[in-house]
Amino acid sequence: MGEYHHSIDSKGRLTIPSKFRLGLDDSFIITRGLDGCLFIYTKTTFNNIINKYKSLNDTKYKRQFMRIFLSGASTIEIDKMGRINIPVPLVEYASLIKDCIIIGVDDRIEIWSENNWKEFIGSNEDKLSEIADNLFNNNYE
Amino acid sequence: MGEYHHSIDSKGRLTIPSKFRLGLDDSFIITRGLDGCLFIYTKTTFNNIINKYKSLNDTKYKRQFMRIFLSGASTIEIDKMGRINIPVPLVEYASLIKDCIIIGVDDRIEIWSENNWKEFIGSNEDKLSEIADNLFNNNYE
DNA sequence: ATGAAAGTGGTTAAAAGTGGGTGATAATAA
DNA sequence: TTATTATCACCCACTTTTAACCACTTTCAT
Repeated sequence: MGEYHHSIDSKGRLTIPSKFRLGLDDSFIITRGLDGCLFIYTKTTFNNIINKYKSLNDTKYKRQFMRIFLSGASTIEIDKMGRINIPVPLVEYASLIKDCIIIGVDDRIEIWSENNWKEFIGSNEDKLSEIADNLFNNNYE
Repeated sequence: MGEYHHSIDSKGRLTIPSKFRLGLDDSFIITRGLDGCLFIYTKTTFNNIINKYKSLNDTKYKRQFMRIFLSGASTIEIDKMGRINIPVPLVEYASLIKDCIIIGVDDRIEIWSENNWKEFIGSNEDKLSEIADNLFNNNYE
């Protein structure tokens, strides 16, 4: 939990907030996330997700999903300075230029470009109570 | 796992990302894949797939699959620079000209032309969460 | 205010990727 | 057979990317 503002440098290096480093091993998984952000999972959590999908029947949907999900996933390690090197395709996917937002959500960490984050917050803030209502009514869109 | 952008040269040579080389023997199988890409499997994995399909009853489906899969299959080796030589018919099948995308998906590597990949991503990325929902609802097309 | 921890920026050496040349081998044509 | 061409493996040179250091600044807690 928590929201941190860090900056990614020209080489794609981004510092993971020290608070988050405690809960991570030295090696973990980064993937394309939803809504224009990136997800970071521990290997264990990631494997649980993958295994869930793998157990489904072979279909076109499964193949497409696995392709997108896995092509966007990489194992990364943290350096001595507490930074990770984000693969170029993911930097581009999430439009990371300089200012990034790093947040803890449930069992993952999310990385946002400042612009995408502002946009997301801006367009959803007003609807927060509405979203909460929908959630608790199991009234998913 | 992961997405890499490499280029195939005028001699049909394509560098396999070094991360993928670790998981491959010096000799493996390349074949026509689905959705306009090429698949690379280890020999072991390839044989497992073939055996699985051989054991099925003869259907139109099986015949088509076996035909596509086997007719395009070649054993290839990696050179000292980490490159493979892709057979001409497969280069043509996958429309490989210059810029290629190489992705790791489960137990295989996929090779895409940049155009085919962009098209695939462009038409499916937005649907990622929808696809995921469908998977879990067993609501296949 | 001060020391320690956290975060940022740059340098450098090694690794990975690209493009081209050469010479052996095989295939084709005269 | 001999000459011509094509193919492929191998080698070398160059560029780009990655990874490992190091130094500096900022933040935070006491």
